[in-house]
Amino acid sequence: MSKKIVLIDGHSILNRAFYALPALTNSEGLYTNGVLGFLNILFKILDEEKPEYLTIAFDVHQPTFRHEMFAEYKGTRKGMPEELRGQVPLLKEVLKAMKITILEKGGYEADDILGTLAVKAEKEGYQVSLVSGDRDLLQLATDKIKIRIPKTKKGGTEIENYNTQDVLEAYGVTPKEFIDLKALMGDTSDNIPGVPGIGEKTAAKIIMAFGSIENAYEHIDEVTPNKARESMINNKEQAYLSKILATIKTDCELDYKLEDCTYQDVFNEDAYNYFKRLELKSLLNRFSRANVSVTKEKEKEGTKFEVIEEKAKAQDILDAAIKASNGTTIGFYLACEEETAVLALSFEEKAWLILAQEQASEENLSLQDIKAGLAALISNKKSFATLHLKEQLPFLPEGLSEGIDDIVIGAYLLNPLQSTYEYDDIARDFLKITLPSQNEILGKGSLKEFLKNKKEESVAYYCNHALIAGKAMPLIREELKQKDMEELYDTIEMPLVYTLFDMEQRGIRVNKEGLKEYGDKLTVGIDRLEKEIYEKAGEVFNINSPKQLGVILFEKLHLPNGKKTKTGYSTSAEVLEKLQHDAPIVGKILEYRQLTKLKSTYADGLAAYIGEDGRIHGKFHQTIAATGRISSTEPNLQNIPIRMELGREIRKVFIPEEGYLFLDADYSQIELRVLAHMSGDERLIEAYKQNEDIHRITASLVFHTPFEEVTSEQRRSAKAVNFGIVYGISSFGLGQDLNISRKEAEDYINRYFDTYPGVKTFLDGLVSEGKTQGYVTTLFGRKRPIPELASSNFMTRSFGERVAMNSPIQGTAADIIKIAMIRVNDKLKALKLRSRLILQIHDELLIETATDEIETVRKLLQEEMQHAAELLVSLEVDVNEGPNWYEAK
DNA sequence: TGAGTCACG
DNA sequence: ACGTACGTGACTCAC
Repeated sequence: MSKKIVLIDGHSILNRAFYALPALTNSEGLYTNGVLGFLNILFKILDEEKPEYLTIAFDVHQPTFRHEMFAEYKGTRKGMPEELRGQVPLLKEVLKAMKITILEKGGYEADDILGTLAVKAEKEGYQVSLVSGDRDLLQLATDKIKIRIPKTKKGGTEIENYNTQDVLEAYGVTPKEFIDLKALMGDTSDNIPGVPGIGEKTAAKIIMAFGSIENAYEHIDEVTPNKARESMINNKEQAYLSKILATIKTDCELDYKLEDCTYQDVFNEDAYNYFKRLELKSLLNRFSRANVSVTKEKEKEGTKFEVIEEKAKAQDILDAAIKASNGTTIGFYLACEEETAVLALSFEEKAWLILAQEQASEENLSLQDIKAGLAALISNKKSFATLHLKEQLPFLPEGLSEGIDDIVIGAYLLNPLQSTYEYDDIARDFLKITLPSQNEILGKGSLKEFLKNKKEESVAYYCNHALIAGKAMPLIREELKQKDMEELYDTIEMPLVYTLFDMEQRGIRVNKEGLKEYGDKLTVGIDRLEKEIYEKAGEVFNINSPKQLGVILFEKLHLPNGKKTKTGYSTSAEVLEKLQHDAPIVGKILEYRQLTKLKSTYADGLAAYIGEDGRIHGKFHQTIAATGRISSTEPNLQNIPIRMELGREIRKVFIPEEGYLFLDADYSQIELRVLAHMSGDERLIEAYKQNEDIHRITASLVFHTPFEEVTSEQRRSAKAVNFGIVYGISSFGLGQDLNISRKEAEDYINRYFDTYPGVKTFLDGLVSEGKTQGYVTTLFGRKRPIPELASSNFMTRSFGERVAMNSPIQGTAADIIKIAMIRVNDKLKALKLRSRLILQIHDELLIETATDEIETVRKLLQEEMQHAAELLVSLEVDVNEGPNWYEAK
């Protein structure tokens, strides 16, 4: 077996990767998509080939040899976008960290270096793999030199491989002839002029016939077609020049030895830290835990972690914490799993892990001891910081609502775009420390298991939580202050933690039998539809598979195919609705879809979450949505059907406890009212003051029609425009929604802006603000960064512009209802009412109300929601009551 | 695991 | 010319 060497064209692969992947930045704002794509391709090749030797060649940004010789052809190489430019040095650094040899030499292009090395390696008996995104290299293919061209296809990277025979088969010419082919046809991206009038087809014909440019000129009379022959005659010099330009050099003077291109220890600690910093999470699992131990990190930080199991010692630590100087932030993290409890405490650069034993004794601690200790500590009014406070509240002493900070909430406000805010994320972002993530520490094992064996890793894991919380909080608070978000944090987000906790604890009661019946009813319909569909289709297939369905509809039944989507036919409701009149099966399918959705997601889905108390305790998340909204999972209680009657019926199974009723309060068009306020547009504000149907008023103004004469069609259009404005209007999107042409949609938008000029000024202002500052802001100071606005890609940038218009509006509405939630919840509790807030659905609150408290609570809700913010237009709230959610809405 | 689809505001 | 509405989460299929 001969030795293998892999040679990679660095720029070309980076370039490919960059354009193949969507924009991706780490939390520092560094673009990383090119680097990630490059590494994916690199690893794929290393996995496949396991070569002994590896090197990556880069162009040096200087006039290159071939291009310098013919300066007149130098020039129009397309400027690299800024997002890519920065990734070149980044990639080189990463490769250096991985101890991979990089080759670059002033005066030579990467092509030439690669060509030289490939030929040299072949002579010395290596098997060569030459990896590039560029087909130019095909001229180097031989039986020993394989050209590999990665293609990013859906579902991963595929690599096309070319040896001599493959080139011949694909292009009909040998690799050597490929040079002549390219010289004849030219290549603008490489500044090869070629022969005018000769394209790919003609060039191929000529080279297949004559083998080379030289030979073609020797038999120039035989060259066909006539046009090509004449052009060749007239451009002879240019043709030969092109050939020189197209030829990759294989004789560069390089002082590199192939033997130097070995690589080893790619997955070392330096590389790990780089990957971690760039947040290339998907690649981290290639590092074995053995190489990157927790202990190393600990030593580096010089932090001592200590395990405490004795009462006396624990008391010492707690006492020391109380005595710590006033400016000290004490970090803590309390975790309980079944009978085991741990409290990690940290201050003054140290951290302790206090362990509660299952069998507490005179000397050992119980969970109660830990709780009591913590309560004493906290009542001493120092500043405390933790992570994921809401998840710890069940175990913390009751009634705390001041003095505890949650760095996760703070970090979210400072950058709401992250997907996670775990201790390692925050350590990286605020303390510049690289820590192993939970996943890396635990691997397959469970935390509990680790804890039982008092593994060093689990000690570090918990202690790091407390340590990071304590150390990061002062920095986070300082940054919040600087960015004018301290009030938002202290008066909205932190109090909301407790409100959401209350809601999760309470849950919502569900009629289990009712839900079962509802599901059974659906099943009957589904079975019936299934039969009908199979019958009309003439065969049994999986209706749930868009792929199989597409084949049936568009191939078997020959329905006019909506040609959309990448992977096949689109079978979305949007497409199917347009086909309803062509075949009865389509309507059945739509109905089937509706029923199966209700069955699987709601009837069956919700049933799985009903607890022993007959209630569903869903989770509310505060750090997910980039706009500041709350999100709901396990189950999602914010997307219970309402638009269609059949789906809406499911709300009948959401019921209050005996002796209670539901009160449901929702804001009327809160986003449009926020828009009226923020834009200050006088006519929009005036429109709201009339307290009439806003869509009708808008239609009346936009279409210059008296209010009473507005048609339902006009109103519908005006409503769609109103929505569109809030989403960040685009004529295409509006056209899609109203099923009208882009031109007509544009006309509507212009009329709208003529009607409400202040809105136009406001939205334009948001976009330019987003561009200059890099973020946009809500009325309450919440910020959303919009990196997309700096993109050179039209589509990405346009998206950024819509986000810039939408986020302050959606976000301000979110701020307002958060304020209302906190006040409603607090007030209900302060008045010692039994009624309780149980759900929030973006602009709606659901309260489980004691029947004798109905009127009190109704007023309270009205009052608190309406006055959560004082805007230039009033906030209107509709309140309804009922014995279940269906009736209350 | 990602794409497609669809439920909500 | 580009090819889309903003924000979420759950389920299913197919790789």
